[in-house]
Amino acid sequence: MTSPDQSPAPPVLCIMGPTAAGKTALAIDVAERCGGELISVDSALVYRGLDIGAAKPDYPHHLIDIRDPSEPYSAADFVTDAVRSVHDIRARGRVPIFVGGTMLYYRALFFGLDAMPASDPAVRETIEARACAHGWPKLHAELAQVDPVLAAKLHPNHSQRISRGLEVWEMTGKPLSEWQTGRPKQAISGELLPLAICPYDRRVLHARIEKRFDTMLDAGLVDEVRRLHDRGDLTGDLPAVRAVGYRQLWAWLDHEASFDEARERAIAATRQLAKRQLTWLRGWSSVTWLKTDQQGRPIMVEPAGAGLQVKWPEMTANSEENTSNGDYQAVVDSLTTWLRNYHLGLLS
RNA sequence: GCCCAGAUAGCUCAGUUGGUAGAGCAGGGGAUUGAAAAUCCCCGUGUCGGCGGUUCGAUUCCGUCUCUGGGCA
Repeated sequence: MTSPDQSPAPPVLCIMGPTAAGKTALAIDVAERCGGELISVDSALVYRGLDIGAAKPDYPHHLIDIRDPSEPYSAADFVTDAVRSVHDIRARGRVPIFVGGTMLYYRALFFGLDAMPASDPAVRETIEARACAHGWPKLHAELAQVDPVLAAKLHPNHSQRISRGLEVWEMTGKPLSEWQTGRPKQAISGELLPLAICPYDRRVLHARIEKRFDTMLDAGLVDEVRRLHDRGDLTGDLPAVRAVGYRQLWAWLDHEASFDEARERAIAATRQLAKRQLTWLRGWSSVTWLKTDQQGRPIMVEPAGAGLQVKWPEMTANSEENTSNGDYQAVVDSLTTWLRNYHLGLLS
């Protein structure tokens, strides 16, 4: 919460929300009005070549296109990059704004990560091979021998986290649970202001998701996936290829599903992603929610009076039919004012 | 018009030798410390197409009707 130097660092707006909720448009509008620079919080946008399917924005963002799809990226990499980006943006006298939907990255930002060794592909491979031979419950039992605290928290089928637990033990001889202090430091100086944008009705989100995927197909998503597929060096177990939409179309290119099946599965996977994002968000009590209507216009803020000084329109049939986007502008204006007030308050 | 096969959960289907039914997917909820758009856990009552009949009891057997495939005309 305090910066390394003497003057307190200004707060940073974090625009969160499930996929297809309208985060990017809002972020761009706010950035344009307050001299902001956007920092992407998105595990898929880091990859070059994942454009249409990842809804890569045209507007400049930091931490986009910084990895080849063959290269892994991690939450820890993100924290390092984010800290540097915030520092650079502030040095330019500009306002950093986080925007994106990778909630683990936000978690790492808000609550910090404990010092711990990075993953090792070779170690991971040997663990994977053992799991193939004996099954994950066997490895879970092994983990219980060396790290009972972690094992107790994991289901015997939880492949990925059992793997990580064994990996840390094998690399360091110290249980992962002992690396966790329970009190890591927030990496960013200055208060982080979490704002989540989301349609008030889940069905509206689902409709947006389906429509957006078809728009992606029209925009040439198949060619984009085929380009990655045809490289020949990318495999289905890479994070980039497991991304929603890419994974399902990849299966179609491998003749493991029909095109219609791939499309249905991609849309369903996107809905499921949105659901998981919302589960993260619900768990964070300090989040200010910006609920939107079918047209993506703001209709309410929760909790009321959360710092956004906006005259919210009444939730009536009448206001829903109002086609002007004045309400939206009011939100952008007040978010800008919100940020500015925080800055002035802290600077004075 | 005739013959055959179907009709069961939002979808695809299994099943009940007659005692009112369960999988996968979808959907919902949750977990989440270097793969996170990942990975994992929990959640299954629905006039068993309609109407009659047989039966103590029918989603199951019989009849009939409707609808959907397919075949023959």
